[in-house]
Formats: sequence, C-alpha cells, structure tokens
Amino acid sequence: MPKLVDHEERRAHIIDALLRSAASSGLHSVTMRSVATEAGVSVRLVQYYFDTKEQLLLAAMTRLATRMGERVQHRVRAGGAGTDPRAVIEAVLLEAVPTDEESRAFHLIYTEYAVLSVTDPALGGQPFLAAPDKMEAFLTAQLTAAGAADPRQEAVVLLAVSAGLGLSVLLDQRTAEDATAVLRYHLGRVLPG
Amino acid sequence: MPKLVDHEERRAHIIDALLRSAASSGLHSVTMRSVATEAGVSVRLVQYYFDTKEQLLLAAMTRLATRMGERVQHRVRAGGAGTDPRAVIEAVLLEAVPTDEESRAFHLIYTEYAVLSVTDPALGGQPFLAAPDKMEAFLTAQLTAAGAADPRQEAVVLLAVSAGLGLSVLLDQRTAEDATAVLRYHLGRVLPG
DNA sequence: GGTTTGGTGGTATGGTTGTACCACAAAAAC
DNA sequence: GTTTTTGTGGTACAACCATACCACCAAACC
Repeated sequence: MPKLVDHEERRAHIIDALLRSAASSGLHSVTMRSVATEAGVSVRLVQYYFDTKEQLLLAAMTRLATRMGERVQHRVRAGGAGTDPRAVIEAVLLEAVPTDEESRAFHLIYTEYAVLSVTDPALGGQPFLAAPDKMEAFLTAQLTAAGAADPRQEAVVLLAVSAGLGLSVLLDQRTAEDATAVLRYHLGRVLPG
Repeated sequence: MPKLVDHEERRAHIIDALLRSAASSGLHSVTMRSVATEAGVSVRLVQYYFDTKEQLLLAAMTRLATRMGERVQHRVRAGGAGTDPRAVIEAVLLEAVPTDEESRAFHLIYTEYAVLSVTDPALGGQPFLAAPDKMEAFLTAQLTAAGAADPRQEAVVLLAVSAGLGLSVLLDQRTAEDATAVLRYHLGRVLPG
C-alpha cells in the first residue's frame, strides 16, 4: 500500500502498540524496536511517523491524557442519575481505582509517565498540570452543590484520597474492592444524608 | 589503602552516590558509570562491592526503606508531646509531604522505586508491602486512642490522603504548604476536639 | 620471607539502543 | 510517459551499557 495512508490512523496504531508494550514490561523498557515489533511494522516506519523516540513518547503521553479525560467523562455519563452531585463525584473518584486488567495497565503507564515527567525535562508539559486543576475546580463545584462544608478543602482531600488509594492498588498493597469500599465510606462522611 | 577497609562503610558510600545520582536525573538514568563517578571510585570498585547492578539497586532500595522508617520515627520522637495521639498521627503523616530539597529527592526516589517494582520482577520484594501494613496497624491504634469513629477505615483514608498529597507535591501540582494545610484540615475533621 | 588474600585499576567484549543513510516501489502530478 | 512525491524496508553506525577478564600491589599469615 504505497500511498493513501491515513497518518493519524497509523500514528494511533503505533501509539497503541507502545502502550501495550509499556503495559506488559514497564515504560522504561520501551524501545523503538519493541514498539515496532508489537505494532507489526518496521523500525523505519516508527521513525517515519514519529521521527524521534522523544516525540513518540510525547505523543503517547498526550493520547494517554486524552483517554483519561474520556474515561472520566464516560464514567460520569454512564454513572446513573445525570445530575446527582453525589453520584457524579463518586464516579469521577472511582475512576482512579484500577479494577480490571485493562484499567490497571492504563493507570500504571499513566503513573509511570507522571513520575518520569519529574526528572525528564522533555516531559514537563501541560497534561499533568492542567488536568488536576480543572478536576479540583469541578469537584469543588459539585461538592458545593451537594452541600458539603468547606468544599474547596474537601475537594483537595478527595482528590488525594482517590489518588492515594489508586496508587496503593497499583502497588498491590490493597485490593480494588477494599479501595472502593474505603472511598465510599469517606464520601459518606463528607457528604450529608 | 590496600587492606583494612570497612565494607559496610564503602557500600554505604556507594549507595549514597547512587541516591544522589538518582535524585538529580532520575532512577532510570542511573548507570554503573554514573554511580562510580559520583562516588569518586572506579567502576570496578562498584562491581567489587555489589557484583551486579541489580544487587546494587536492591541494596539501595533496602537502605531507602530503612531510612524511611528512621525518618518517621525521628519525626514522631521530635514531634512534641511524647504520647499525644494527635501529635503522633500528624507527625507520621506529614513525613509524606516533601518540604526541603533533600526530602523531595528522597520521596522522589522512593516513589520511582515503588512504581518500578510493579513491573520489575527483581524488585517485587518486601519493603513496599510490609511497611504500609505496619503503618496501617499503628495508625489504627493511635486513632483508637484518639477516640476516632471507625479507626480502621480512617487509618486507610489518612494513609491515602498523605500519599496522595505527597505525590501531588512531587508532581508540582501543589505546594508543600498547601498540602500540609489540607492534611491538618482533614485531621481536624477526623479527630474530635 | 614466601605466599596467600583482599582491594584496586584498566580494559576488552558482546549486546542493545536511537538514529542516519541508502534504496526502491508505486501512486500522483503534469 | 516522465518526474515527483510518499511510504516502506533494510542496514549501518556511533554511543553506551553491564559485565568479564587481566594485572598489580600491599598487607596478613605462617
């Protein structure tokens, strides 16, 4: 097929291969070759569509951030009662707890990227700074609607709880069920009713 | 000095070099050469005292876990009133929030190790599984003494909050002051009085 | 005092990595 | 129908990595 290829599709295909490769053996073990093999293409092709490894990693991170947003939104929409603040809050926070294998892989790579971006100068971009800010504002609004005392502080606490619980599940210190139960318990204490 | 060297001292010296090297450019960028250079010794020496890189990394992780324990204990002892549960709890939890540059580096490497241990089979050891369990039991006891409702669940929540806040400070999403304030706020809500 | 042993340096080696380079085929452009 | 352009493969290369190997020196031992 020597012409007429959808660049975006090809790029997405390769990025997915990177994500799969990273899920099984860690982001640090991802190489141009492993990605190419996983995607079933030649190394040259990966170079052709991404030029350098740095740009490939960056593109994958962007895609990851986008997917994270979609995931949260999907949870909110599918999470039962459309506008009940309590349900919305619970849905958003529970997204941070990896349940099935797919979501575990997703959160693992996301966390690896977050930690990597601390030391890697090329990765100190927006996705990990903008998203939490918007999340905090959103949660504050929902908490206000739900009638919580001190919504601003509670929003930060809730974000921290969900991140902390999610991490502990990732590190196999807790089961997803335990984490979910604890999160629900805490939410019950924060919200009246 | 061709005889008469304290092996433990040499090993500690090299491990500290590794920790320094990891603090500045990330655990993933640590090599035998970088450690040797940082320690001011030859690569051969690093090999001599640790044989393989895997063992060096493992030794550094163990040292890190030990230091973490010391840090917490030191905080508790130096944290004012000897047995006041509230002060003890606050001291323990605040240790997770990196304040100065040294503690930031420490927590960064610790987190990098934790995340790495998820995918690296050689690192799936005890330090990251035993410590949180003991911490949870300890906190539960302190919370009981402080008269909290449902101490067990609150202990898990507190651990998650402190981990989540610490991580957010590491990722530059929040200042250490903000995180500390939020943690104190939440502690005030959990404990009566 | 010879010999064993512990500590050290230097260097070679085999493998892996990211990237640059060369070639080529087929569609598009004119 | 010739000439670009676009997509693709293969491969070469320079750098770097962990580790194995060789040599040496001085203290300890007996």
